[in-house]
Amino acid sequence: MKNRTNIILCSKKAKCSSEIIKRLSLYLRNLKRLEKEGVETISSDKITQFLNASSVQFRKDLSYFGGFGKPGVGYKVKSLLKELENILGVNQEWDIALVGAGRLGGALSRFEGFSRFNLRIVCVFDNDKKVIGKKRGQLLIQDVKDLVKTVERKKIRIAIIATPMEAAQSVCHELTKAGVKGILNFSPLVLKVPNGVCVSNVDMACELESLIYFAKRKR
Amino acid sequence: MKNRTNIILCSKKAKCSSEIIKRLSLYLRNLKRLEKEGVETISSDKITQFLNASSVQFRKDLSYFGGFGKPGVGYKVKSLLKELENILGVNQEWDIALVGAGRLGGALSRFEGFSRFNLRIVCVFDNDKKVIGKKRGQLLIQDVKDLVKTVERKKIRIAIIATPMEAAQSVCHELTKAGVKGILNFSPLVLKVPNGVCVSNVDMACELESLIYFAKRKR
DNA sequence: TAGAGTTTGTGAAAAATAGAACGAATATTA
DNA sequence: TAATATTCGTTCTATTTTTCACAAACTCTA
Repeated sequence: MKNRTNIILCSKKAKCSSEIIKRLSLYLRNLKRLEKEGVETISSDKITQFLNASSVQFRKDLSYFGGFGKPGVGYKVKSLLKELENILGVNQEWDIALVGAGRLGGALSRFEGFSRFNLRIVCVFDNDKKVIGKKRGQLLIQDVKDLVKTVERKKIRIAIIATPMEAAQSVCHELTKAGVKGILNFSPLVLKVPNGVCVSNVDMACELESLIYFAKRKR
Repeated sequence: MKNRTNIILCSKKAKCSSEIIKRLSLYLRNLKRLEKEGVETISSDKITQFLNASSVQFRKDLSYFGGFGKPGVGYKVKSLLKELENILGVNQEWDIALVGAGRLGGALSRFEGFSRFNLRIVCVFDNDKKVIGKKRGQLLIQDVKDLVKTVERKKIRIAIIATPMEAAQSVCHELTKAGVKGILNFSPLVLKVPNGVCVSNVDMACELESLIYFAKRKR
């Protein structure tokens, strides 16, 4: 379930997991908030106060990429923010392709939250003749047959798969063929991808059903 | 990041984590598919072939709740399916509360996927005077001030937080005060909850940003 | 019924992840 | 300047999770 395969080289140590990267993203968001509030310096203790991560974890996560803090002082909010943006690569805009304009896809394409993180859904695909050609927000829903062509032309590297389980693998294949390097997979299927492609799985059904389980047995 | 706090008693062993429960949900979905296809018996090897879990993990996960398989044979699809439905509690209807009627909240309340899991959004809350009193689908958007009262009265155990980050923790506090035991959290904040409450985080921005990181350095 | 071939369930080992402890670096105060 | 208080970065330790390995249970065939 957990993605133990996404192990890559960092600057100092041998490898770092995708869990660390996700936490970096979380830290980044909090730094942005702090910057807005005018905070200039922050300690690992303070910044993790509202996160579930410990201050040790924070320092350790950062240490994979270098020492950004000063003992006795903490971290400069602005410069750490820039460092994290660089590490994550979020200081540039990224275009995303969305495949699947069904219920979930619809919810996602209407969710403008992405733009806050420099992410922009620039095209939507489906295989259902009934929805192809219709508008989904600002975007025209395109035939999934044009996927490779469009994704190649727009040089899209990141895609979201929000199709039914059955279609997921073939869509995934098309996407990677077109040069996509990162896939956010909402289907419960485990996608087979060529080397160099990274898949992140979000399975809402699993999340919901696990909640039910816990809700059931507590009084 | 990972939820190590949600440890609960199982039938046989001392404790089992929420990761296990999520995998059970995954297994359940695949069993349903197999049942549809007319498959009567399945081995742990075969069922995990297309999942992100090993056959050992499958057997061990199940073993927390009992031995459902037969050596030399495998598992009866139909009966294991029933067992899992029972364990997870998905064979009954569950009412859920949605907090946050903004963009994401709006998309979620329109997302009919929930009903597939016997989940029904029965009330929507917001703190914005401009939307309170308006309709969101079939439901009237209520003032978040009435949250505790309503959730208590309706005996709601599961809630979705789709508020901005700033409001998430206080909403979470109110929800748990009112008796909610499971929270699906769409805000990037990691929520602090009392013992016995389970939080599932869906942070798409986080997932996407980690993808960017990996996509960035592959050519 | 005997023997070969599967497949389960689980204790033990390995790997991954998180947490504690502490020296070293910096700031502050008297 | 010296003493004290912070806070980082890292090593060492503990915990959790996953994988390995194998006995026991079962089927099937002759």
